Amino acid sequence: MKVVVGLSGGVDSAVAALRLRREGHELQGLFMANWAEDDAYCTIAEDYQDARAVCRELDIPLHRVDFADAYRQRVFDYFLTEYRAGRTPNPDVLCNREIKFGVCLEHVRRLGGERFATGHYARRVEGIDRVELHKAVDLDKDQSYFLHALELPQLKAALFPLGDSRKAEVRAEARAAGLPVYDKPDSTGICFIGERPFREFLAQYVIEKPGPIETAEGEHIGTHRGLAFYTLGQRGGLEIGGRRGHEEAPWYVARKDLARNVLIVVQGHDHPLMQTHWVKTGPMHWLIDSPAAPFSATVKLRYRQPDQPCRVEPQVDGSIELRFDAAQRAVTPGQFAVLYQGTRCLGGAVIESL
RNA sequence: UGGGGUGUCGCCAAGUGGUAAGGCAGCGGGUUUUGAUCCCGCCAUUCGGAGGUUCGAAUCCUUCCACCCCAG
Repeated sequence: MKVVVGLSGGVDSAVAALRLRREGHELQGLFMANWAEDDAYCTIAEDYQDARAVCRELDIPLHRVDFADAYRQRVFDYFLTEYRAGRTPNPDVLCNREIKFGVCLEHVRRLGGERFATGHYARRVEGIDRVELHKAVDLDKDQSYFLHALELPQLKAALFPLGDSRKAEVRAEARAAGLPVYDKPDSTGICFIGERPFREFLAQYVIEKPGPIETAEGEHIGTHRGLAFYTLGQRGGLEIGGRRGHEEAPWYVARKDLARNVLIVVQGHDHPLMQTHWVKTGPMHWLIDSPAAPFSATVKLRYRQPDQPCRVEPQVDGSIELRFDAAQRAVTPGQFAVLYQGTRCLGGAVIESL
């Protein structure tokens, strides 16, 4: 089979390529440069060199493509719009749908590829009537959350060679095969933007708009830089020290009052004002036939959250409502609610309100 | 200016003669392909200043300074 593998310069995609090579596929590598900036945090240059080294080792060709414009238009603009609206987006969900399995997949087709493989930890399962998205075997690394927004044709074209493996095995395999990136640290941070100080990064694009920080009772307790720079449930960065008459517990962001430009904070990690038992979403993206009746499932309200049992109630407008037995802490509009039944991902939707 | 009170890390705050708790904030690191959360580590040779008593003081004495009350 003609397969194109997306190579990031990291271990995971390198091992994905290694496995496909061993399986005898007609393989080509593809390196995406999706962020056009060359500062101290930008590792594209060295990542590309690493990808090249891997391809040399595997003896496969490597193409390099630049999707910086598309990334900016289809992911980054959304990212900024959401933040400016006081929400907390997850750009990597869009990056997968719009870039990796969007414009990049189109490019793969132009290269003659039948399948596009990546180093994601997730499983693509051929079901009876359609392709299914499942969690990775290594639940600690599972990235199905980030892939839930794919359309079925996109998923159909995907290949996730690492879905059945554990991270430790992948590293060991890279080492055994002599891949030069075998001990390269895992990367984190926003896809393609990297591990830079987040608040400062955002401040380059979002205008600061200071305002008061208040307690739930309306006591003025500090000053914020702009509601966009905080997210619900956040502790760090509030710069609220000890206060006479208050307990010795840290403060957390509980609400954003957009109308008054006030950040409302509460004390204690599990303060009731941060708890909710239900969530309403935007339009639901189903990976199954859209159900009409309520049903039980589990959901992740943010990446890496343990599965939360819930009742799913489909709405006539295409959104869903979720009800929980256990209170959910700091549910955040802009993040995605992704549904599962067992290992299977049912789809997801953006969280609108609580 | 009289009378009273208080001054300990950026903030809150223990400690009243035996050689500076703790919390918050902050900083650094870990976890993490979002943002958070979480975990670990660091963070006052010094107690408003200056003298004095004492083997030894943040703790006692003297004095000065600052702030806060009540008088006015």
